[in-house]
Amino acid sequence: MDITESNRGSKRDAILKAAVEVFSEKGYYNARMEEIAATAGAGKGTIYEYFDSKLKLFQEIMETGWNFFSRSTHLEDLMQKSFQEQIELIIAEHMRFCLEHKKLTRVVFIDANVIDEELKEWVWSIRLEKEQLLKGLIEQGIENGELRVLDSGVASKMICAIIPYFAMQLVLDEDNSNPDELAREISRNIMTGMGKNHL
Amino acid sequence: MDITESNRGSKRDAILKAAVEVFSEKGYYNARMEEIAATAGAGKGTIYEYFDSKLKLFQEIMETGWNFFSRSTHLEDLMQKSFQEQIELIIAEHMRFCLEHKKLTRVVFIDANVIDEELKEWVWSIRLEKEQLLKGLIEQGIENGELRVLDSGVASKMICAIIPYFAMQLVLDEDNSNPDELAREISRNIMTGMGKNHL
Amino acid sequence: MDITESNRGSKRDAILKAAVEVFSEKGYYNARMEEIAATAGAGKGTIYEYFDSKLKLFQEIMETGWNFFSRSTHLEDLMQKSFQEQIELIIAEHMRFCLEHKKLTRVVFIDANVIDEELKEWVWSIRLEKEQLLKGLIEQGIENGELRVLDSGVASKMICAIIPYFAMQLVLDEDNSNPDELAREISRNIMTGMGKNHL
Amino acid sequence: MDITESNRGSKRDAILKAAVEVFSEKGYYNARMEEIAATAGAGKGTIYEYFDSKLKLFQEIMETGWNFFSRSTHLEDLMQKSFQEQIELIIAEHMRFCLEHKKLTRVVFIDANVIDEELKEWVWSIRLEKEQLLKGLIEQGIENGELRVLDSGVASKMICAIIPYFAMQLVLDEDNSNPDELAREISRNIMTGMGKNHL
DNA sequence: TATGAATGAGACTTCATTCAT
DNA sequence: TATGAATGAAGTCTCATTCAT
Repeated sequence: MDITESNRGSKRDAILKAAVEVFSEKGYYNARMEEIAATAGAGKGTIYEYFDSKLKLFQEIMETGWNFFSRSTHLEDLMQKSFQEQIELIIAEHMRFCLEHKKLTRVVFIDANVIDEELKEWVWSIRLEKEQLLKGLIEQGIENGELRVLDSGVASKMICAIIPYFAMQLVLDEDNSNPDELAREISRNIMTGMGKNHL
Repeated sequence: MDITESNRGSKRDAILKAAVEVFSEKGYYNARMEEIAATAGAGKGTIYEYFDSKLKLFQEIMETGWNFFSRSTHLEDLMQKSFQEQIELIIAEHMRFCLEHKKLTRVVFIDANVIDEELKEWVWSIRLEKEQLLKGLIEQGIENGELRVLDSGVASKMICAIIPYFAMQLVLDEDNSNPDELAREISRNIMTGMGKNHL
Repeated sequence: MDITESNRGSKRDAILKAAVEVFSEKGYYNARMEEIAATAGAGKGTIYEYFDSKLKLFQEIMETGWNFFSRSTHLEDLMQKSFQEQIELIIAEHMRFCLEHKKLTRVVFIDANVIDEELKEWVWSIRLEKEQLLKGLIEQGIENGELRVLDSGVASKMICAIIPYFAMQLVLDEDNSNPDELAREISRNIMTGMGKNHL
Repeated sequence: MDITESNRGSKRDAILKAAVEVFSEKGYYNARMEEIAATAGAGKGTIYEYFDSKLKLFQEIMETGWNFFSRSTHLEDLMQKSFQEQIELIIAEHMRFCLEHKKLTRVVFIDANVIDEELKEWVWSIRLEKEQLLKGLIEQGIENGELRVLDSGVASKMICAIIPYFAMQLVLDEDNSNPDELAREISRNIMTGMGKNHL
């Protein structure tokens, strides 16, 4: 009746927000559509005006989430920098972004593998994409002479493994390091290695 | 009296095996007790002779699995070796073990976070234990002068992130590298770093 | 908008009515939720919109029933009367009420003891309440000089035993006496005793 | 193997005893065959060597119980006595008997109505028998001139209502009166009535 | 005779989804 | 567009009973 909440799509957004809230709290299977509706201040039926099913709602969140994460790394900023700077930037921005969107992060990273086949494959494809991006940067670094000659596939996977691991710990409050310092320490380890005296 | 395969506990084992099968295929929530029973060649009720509930059955698998994984790293073998050898051994053994128990690996690593609070905390405690073990090895390496002075907490987490990531890829047939070569490449990257010419 | 029978709570009432029907026919343990639902013209799940569980549904019927029975005895009407009139009125009203609600009576009196501990204690407390009420009336009668001096506890229990026994027989069609005549005969026996010539 | 427990039917008796124990504690529907077996110190399967089913086992207990109760009233002792003495004796013996067999009493009186149709009818027939017996005694008393002229059907039912009510209270420890005094008080009320000054 | 591992019918309950309003 | 009462498929779990030993 009011004109206040008649923003286009406001209800849809409220539902998405509520879904992130509930999914992150309960996980996909323990999340109840009714609770999402209640959290969104909507009726149970209303969700189905905007989303075909629970799974579709979840998928939309996942996709939105991954796009967010992707966009959080501003590729254009990377071009001019050294590999170490690139990697540090990617890590730091990822950490910061996850901290700003803790709940979304939990949903995206915890439930990603557990749902259905379709979703699982899609998640893997995204993961592969990330690996490819990093692989490209690494190969560029090797060409530049900044990196030594190594297996870029293995190297990119190592980095792809490390980033979400620390992100999860930050998000789950298991680790309250400063993201920037963390990113510096990690990228230093990646570049320099842990060993002493190699020449 | 016979020497048939009706040894004591054979049914229980069959159920556990079937459960690993089904859980790894479908995930915890999509696994149906009836399918587990059928896979085990048992009746629905038989499962409940040995396990109180679906969750308890799952927990037993998880614990068995983690214990397997833990025992797969033979600490006594590590003592006499250099850090690089230690880390390479840990990684290689972990990879080999996961490959030998692909389905169990999937269950343990994929569904670990999705179940109930109790289980989640237990999984985190195991994870922490692993980090502590590695942290200890790293600090020992620093004292030895084999490793440079670095934040052992961050370093151990990096390694703890890398190991299961590659294990999952091997297990999911996304990567069919040779585990030993993989372990060597990874441990070299960890020790030497990716960068060139640091002295 | 219509004046159909879809009044608020109509479904709930239908379920309660169906539950009385089925419980009285089959008893608590042999009553199946599905049959109650079908009898109510509702889906299986609908019952759970209104009642948490089978037991809760049963408890609600029991409580409603006992309250009915309690209210069936109009205490205000008793005050001005002699004890014999009081007792006759109580019995007669109880009988009439049970005959009007045969199925509810069966549920309340037959299944009362068989369910869970909580319910059992509650039923006993109601029973005790009845005994107390009658004990009060009896003691009043003794003070009035209408009754002889006797153990009011024993006397009240005797009456509390008699009432439901006859009620059950009426309700189960084992006895088709007229309730009012029955009440008169019973109360006469109670007052006068069965013996001859005591003075 | 031993000769000790090879008494004929000892196992059967143990099962019956255990069944009374468990039925009286849990009620028919909450009693588990497994618990009965365990209580009897027998295997689950052994029960079925002696009883066709849970229901049959229960029925046997009921019948045994009722026969006990019936035999507990020694009719031959009644013949020579006055009605008041007869009724007092019946009540007192019933009370004493119930107190001696508390568990059996609980089974017989609490669960009697709640099982299946067959059993229910049988129980009602027993009840009717009791009523007939008392009716006979009453009519004899009327003929003797010991009792006033009254509806012997109603009178016998009143007594049949009173006896088990007090028995239950004694057995459930709700009332710890002395059975003999209780019987005297009850029979006096029955004979003399509660009212004063009738001549 | 005695056993208890195995069974599976059947019960309760959940919850995503529909649809009349 | 928004709702929430109603639904019923589907899941977990129980427990009397069977049967090979």
